[in-house]
Formats: sequence, C-alpha cells, structure tokens
Amino acid sequence: MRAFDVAFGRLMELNILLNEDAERGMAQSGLTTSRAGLLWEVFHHGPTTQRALSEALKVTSRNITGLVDGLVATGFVTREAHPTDRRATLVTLTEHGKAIGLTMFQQQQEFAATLFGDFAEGELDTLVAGLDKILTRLRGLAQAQPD
Amino acid sequence: MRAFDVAFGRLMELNILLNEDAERGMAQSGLTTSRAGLLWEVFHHGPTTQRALSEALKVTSRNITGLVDGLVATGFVTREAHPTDRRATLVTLTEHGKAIGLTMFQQQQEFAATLFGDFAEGELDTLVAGLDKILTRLRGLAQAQPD
DNA sequence: TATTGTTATACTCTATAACTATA
DNA sequence: TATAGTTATAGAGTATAACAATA
Repeated sequence: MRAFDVAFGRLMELNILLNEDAERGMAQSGLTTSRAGLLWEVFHHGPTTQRALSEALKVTSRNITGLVDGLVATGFVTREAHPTDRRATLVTLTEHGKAIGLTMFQQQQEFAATLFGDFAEGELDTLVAGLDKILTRLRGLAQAQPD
Repeated sequence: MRAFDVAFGRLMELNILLNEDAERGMAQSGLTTSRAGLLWEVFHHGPTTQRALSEALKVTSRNITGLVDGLVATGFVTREAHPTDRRATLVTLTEHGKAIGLTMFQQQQEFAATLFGDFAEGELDTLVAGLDKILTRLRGLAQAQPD
C-alpha cells in the first residue's frame, strides 16, 4: 500500500467521524443538519431574508421555505416583516433559537479544545501547514470542476 | 483567535471540500451518495445479501430495499437467487456496475495522488501522525456517546 | 419587468410497523 | 420461532416550474 493510500484512509475516517459527531450534537438539540446550518447562518448574521439564506446555503428558495417552516414549527425561528420590502421576510431567532446557537458555538470551542488539546504549539502549526497543502489542491479541484 | 480554532477551521473546510468532491464524482456516474456506498460495498465484497448490506451501511433493511430498487432500475445491480436460502437475494453488480466500481477505485487512487503528490515522504508521515492523534480523540468520543 | 416567496409536483433517503415466505 | 425481504405509511431534504404580491 502506498503512503498516499494510508494518508487518504485517515482523511476518509476523519471525514466520517466528524460528520457523525456533528449529527449527534444536532440530534441532541432537536435539529437536522440542514436546519442547523440555517440556524447557524442566522445566528451569525442576524435576521436574514430567505433569499439571502438561499444563496448562503446554496439551495433553492423553495427549499428554504421548507426549512424555515420546520424551524418555525419547532420554535427556533420566526418570520418577521421586512421593514422596507413587503415581499421579503426576515428569518429571526427566537430566544430558544438564540440559546441553541450559543450552545452550538460553545460546543464547537470545546470540541476544538478536545481534538487539539494535547498538541504542542509547534505540532499544531505543522499540522495546519499540512492541511493547507491539501486544501490548496482541493480548492483547485473545486474551481476546475464546478457543478 | 486560538490556534485551536485555526486548526478546527481547516478541518471543517477540509470536510466540506472532500464531501463536495465525492458528490461531484458520484453525480458523474449517475449515482447518489447512498447508492454509491452500496455499490462500493458490493464491489469489494462480491454478491451480498440485503441483510448484510443493512448491517454494513447501518441502515434499515427497508432502506436497502429502496436503494437496491433504484440501482436495479438504473442498471448497476441485479437481484440474484441465493443458492441455499430461498428467502435471501444476492445483490450482484452488472457489467456496468463493475465498470463504475472500478472507475471509482481508480479515481480514488488518482485523487489520493493529487492530494498528497507534493508531500515529501517525511512530511506525509508527520501529517498522518497528526491525523492519528485527532482520530484517537474522535474515536473516543464516538464510543463515549453512541447514538 | 424583475424579485420574493409560495403552491404544485416529484424524487431520494430515512424510519417504524405489519406482513409473507422461508428457515 | 426466527430470519429475509417487502408492503404500508410517514417525515425530511432536494429540485423544477408556475404563480401572486410587491418593487
């Protein structure tokens, strides 16, 4: 087996485990991955039009309608009137939605500390340098083959 | 910003870009992620019962029925009789399914070479060591908090 | 005319529960 | 009685297309 393949296997396992961890966290909050992504966006950007969410999450506006419907029904967000454009709605976090956003943020901080807690400073820099090398290639591929 | 958070950000971007790349590849083959996972399993293990696929992919047997239905309809697999158990079916690759499996394998090899092609031998070892440190933590979390 | 968001329709992935055929 | 897979039903995410209200 080539050294390439060993490293590639590690990346694949990393990918799987990171996704599983994220899903566990969201399930605990009563969120799905897609809804959590929308909530996260509103948490960071404040009240947001569905149009803007459609662009940020790269899904159709029809899809945003459905996600917001779900988040409204489960008490995470409300639709508020846009102050100047009566066509638009501003998706806004409820108190519960804000609390969950904050929890997600804090859990992310703790998670990062857990993952990297036993790295020495220099080790961490070396790791980041290696990841950047990979990311450069990946960004290139993404640009070369858009959807 | 803590060094932790920088490294964490790199992992998140890596995760996203790896997933996007995988989806691009599958879409080209006319597969979805789930169907590709099933095909991949059969490619590596040979004709497989739906029961075994249900365990391997960690989804319900009902879900396997649907995935196999889709793969049969699109010509990637067939359902064959089990030689000794008349209740069971053996999901088997068509010629096209085999060809796609082989292509996926080759593309994975090329992909690994692209990602790591400009790493020196020692660099690659260092990267793998760093990833292993993270993976150890992640595996621990996965075991501590099963679904 | 162009934009915002919805209704209409359809496909995929996923799950639970009840059921059939076979072991 | 237990197992392999299906039918029945349901919810979630995704997409395209047609449409209403507003800009």
